Amino acid sequence: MQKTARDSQNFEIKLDAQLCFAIYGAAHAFNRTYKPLLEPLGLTYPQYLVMIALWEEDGQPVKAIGDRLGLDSGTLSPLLKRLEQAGFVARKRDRDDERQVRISLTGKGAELKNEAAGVTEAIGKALGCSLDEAAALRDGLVALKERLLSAS
Amino acid sequence: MQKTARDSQNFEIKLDAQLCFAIYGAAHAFNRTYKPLLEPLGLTYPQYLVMIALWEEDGQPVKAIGDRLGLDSGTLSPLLKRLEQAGFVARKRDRDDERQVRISLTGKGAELKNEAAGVTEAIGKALGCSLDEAAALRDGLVALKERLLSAS
DNA sequence: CGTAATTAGATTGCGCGCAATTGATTTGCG
DNA sequence: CGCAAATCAATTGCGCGCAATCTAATTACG
Repeated sequence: MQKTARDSQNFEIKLDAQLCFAIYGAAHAFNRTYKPLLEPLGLTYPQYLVMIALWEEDGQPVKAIGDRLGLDSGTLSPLLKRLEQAGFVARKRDRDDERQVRISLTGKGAELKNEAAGVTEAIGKALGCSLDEAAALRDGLVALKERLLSAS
Repeated sequence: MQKTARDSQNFEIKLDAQLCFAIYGAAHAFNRTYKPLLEPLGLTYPQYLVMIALWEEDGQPVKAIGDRLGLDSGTLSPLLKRLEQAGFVARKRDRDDERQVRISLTGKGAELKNEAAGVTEAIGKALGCSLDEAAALRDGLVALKERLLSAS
C-alpha cells in the first residue's frame, strides 16, 4: 500500500465531506433539541434567538438584530411580524431616522425570559458536557466561522 | 457590585446563547462559502450533500439517503425531483420491494464528481486550518450531535 | 389465509434563509 | 440648495426542513 498525492487528496475530500456532514448534522440536532422545549413558549428557534438578542438589549433596530444573527430583512421582516402578532414585541419607526424600525419588548415578551430559563437548563443537561468543553467547542466554531467568512 | 443568583443565571443564558449562535453561525458560514462554489455546478448545498452520498454509494433508496443526512421524505422527495429534472439522477422503484425508490447516478451525475473536486480544494483553503484541527472539530461536532440526539 | 400493523415515499402547510427588487428616507457632494 | 448615492425595511420567489397526512406495498400475527 503506497501513499500517493492522490490518496491524500482523497483523504481531504472525505474529511471535507465529513466536516460538512458534521456541521449540518449538529445544527439540525440543536434545532431538534430546542424545538420541543420552545414550542410551549410559542417560539421557533430563530425567533428564540431574536428574543435573546432583545433580552440583552431592548429597542434595537431591525438592522442591528440582523447583524447580530447574520440575517437580512427578507428573513427578519416576516419573523418579526409573527413575533408582533404573538404579542411579544412592538415595532415602531425611529422618530429621528424614519428608515429604521425599532423592535421593543412588550410586557409579555419581557416576561418570557423567565420561562426561557428552563429551556437553558434543559439544553445544558442535553449537552452533557462541562461548561469548559462547551466553551472550547464554541471557540472552535467561532474561529471556523471567522475563517470561512473572511475567505469569501 | 454584588453577585447574586440572578447574575449567574444571566451568565448561563448568555453562554448558552453563544453556543447556539456559534453553531448557527458556523452552519450559515459553511452554507455561504459553498453557495458560490456550487452554483456553477447547478447544485445547492443540500443537493451537494445528497450527491456526495450517491458518489460514495450509488443506487441507494431514499430512506438510506435520508438516514445518512438526517432528512425525511418531505425534504428529499422534492429535492430529488429537482436533481432528476437537472439530469443528475434517475429514480426507479425497487423490483423486489416496490415501496422503495432507488436513486441512481446518471452519466452526467457521475461526471459531476470531477468538477466537485475543485470545490473541495477551495473549501480546504477557506477552512484555513490543518487536517488535524478539522478532524478534531469534526469529532467534537459529531459527539455533540450524538449527545443531543440521545438526550431527546 | 386474511386482516392489522408497519414501512416507504409523496404531498401539504408553515417557517425560515437568502437573492433580488422596490420604496421611502437620509446622507453626501458638487 | 439639489440631485445622486447610500441606507433601511418590506416584498417576492425559490429551496430547504419538518410535522402531519395520505397511499401503496410489505410484514406480522391470529
